[in-house]
Amino acid sequence: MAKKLQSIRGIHDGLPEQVRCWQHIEQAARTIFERYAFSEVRLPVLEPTELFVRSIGAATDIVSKEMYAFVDQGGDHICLRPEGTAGAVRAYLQAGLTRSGAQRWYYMGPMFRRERPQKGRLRQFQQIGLEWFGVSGPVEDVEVLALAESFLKALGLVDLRLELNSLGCDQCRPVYRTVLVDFLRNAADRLCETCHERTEKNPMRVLDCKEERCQSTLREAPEITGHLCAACASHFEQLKLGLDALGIGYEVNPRIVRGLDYYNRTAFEFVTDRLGAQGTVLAGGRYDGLIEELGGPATPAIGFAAGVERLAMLLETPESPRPDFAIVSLGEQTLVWSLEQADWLRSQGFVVVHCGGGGAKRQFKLADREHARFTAVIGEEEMQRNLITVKDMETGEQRTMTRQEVVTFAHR
RNA sequence: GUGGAUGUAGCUCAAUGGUAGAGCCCCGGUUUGUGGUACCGGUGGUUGUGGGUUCGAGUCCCAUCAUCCACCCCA
Repeated sequence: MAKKLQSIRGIHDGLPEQVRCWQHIEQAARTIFERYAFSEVRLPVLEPTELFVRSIGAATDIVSKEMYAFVDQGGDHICLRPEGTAGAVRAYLQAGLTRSGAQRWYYMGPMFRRERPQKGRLRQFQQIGLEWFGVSGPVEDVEVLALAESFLKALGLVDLRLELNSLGCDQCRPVYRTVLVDFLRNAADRLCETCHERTEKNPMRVLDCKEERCQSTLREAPEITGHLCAACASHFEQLKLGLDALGIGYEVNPRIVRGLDYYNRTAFEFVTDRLGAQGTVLAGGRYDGLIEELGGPATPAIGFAAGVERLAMLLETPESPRPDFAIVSLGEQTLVWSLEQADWLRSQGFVVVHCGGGGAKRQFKLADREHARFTAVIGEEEMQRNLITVKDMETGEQRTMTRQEVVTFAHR
């Protein structure tokens, strides 16, 4: 079948079954986040291209080749947001909230990256993001992790792994970087081609290499956690103490590197191995330099983003809602009255579908397919006597009763 | 951006280069107000699209698009 009109590659529709699952996830996020006193914000999908160049970093893949960026009719350079943090910071600054104390925000919505689609990766995908401005941690870092964990737990996801790292700060990261690059250059003959490139471009990424050969060499590589400055080391220690106290399990993984330039200190990922190559389901960290970078006062902050579609893949799709009543109307005379009864039952709080009249057999078939709990059979006899015949679709029993009886009968 | 696999009915899939089929779903029927089972019948396809080879292409070749998976990268 030739589909002449198709959605854009990697951009998929959310059909009812899918959306039910998303709503379940969003519902859990709202409940848990608000329990930590975070407030929802709704931010633009279109932003000035410049925003992401200055925040995420011009050299990152996201900015250099994955952004949907274009010039609009007025000559403005705009793009579809590839992530949420930069826009949130922009909004925070634009609203002049830098002197209003810490801000606790969360949001959910679509993000866009023009990548090659694969499992767990789409060009338009949804993130649930959370940002906490004006707090330096480590107490808040612990709380963010605790919040993230209870969110995932609320979804029934208990088999996720929390990987934790510290990326250091302006003081210690450059020092570590030179140590690492030295090591990598010395070991260059035992590393693969892409590792050579990454040594120059983004040395911490080398540690992530999937080549067996490289990994055995990299076992001796210096780790960031051994090169943190006193302040970062203490921050990291207190974070771990807090997690231990709350009974939150984690593994320190010195290899995790957040993809975007603005991260420092605490970095974390909740990972599953049930999702193929895209196992990261929720990830984030601290970005103490970003707000200043975008023109605000030096303000520490921490946040994370969760991939809704990835979470959805780990969950059972919830059952479709079952109507309480399917209205079966028999005989043309009863049609109007049956519509009134449908309306009335809805006003009593029931979910009601009308089977549209016509043959009895057809209507019962419809009622069956909708998985209605009851059918309300309305024929001339019922209409005359102001009664409704209610059939229990599971047991097959049916009884004629007054309209008030129907309500109490169905409500038990 | 690179590599591999796959595109036939709404869905899942058949069809030694020789007239495109099945199951499920959907619609209708098996005596006039009763579903889920059974039986009968029916709708439904320019074989993803465009070229090429051939007397003849769903089948072979090329291109293109899409999906899936992996790399890169990331939620």
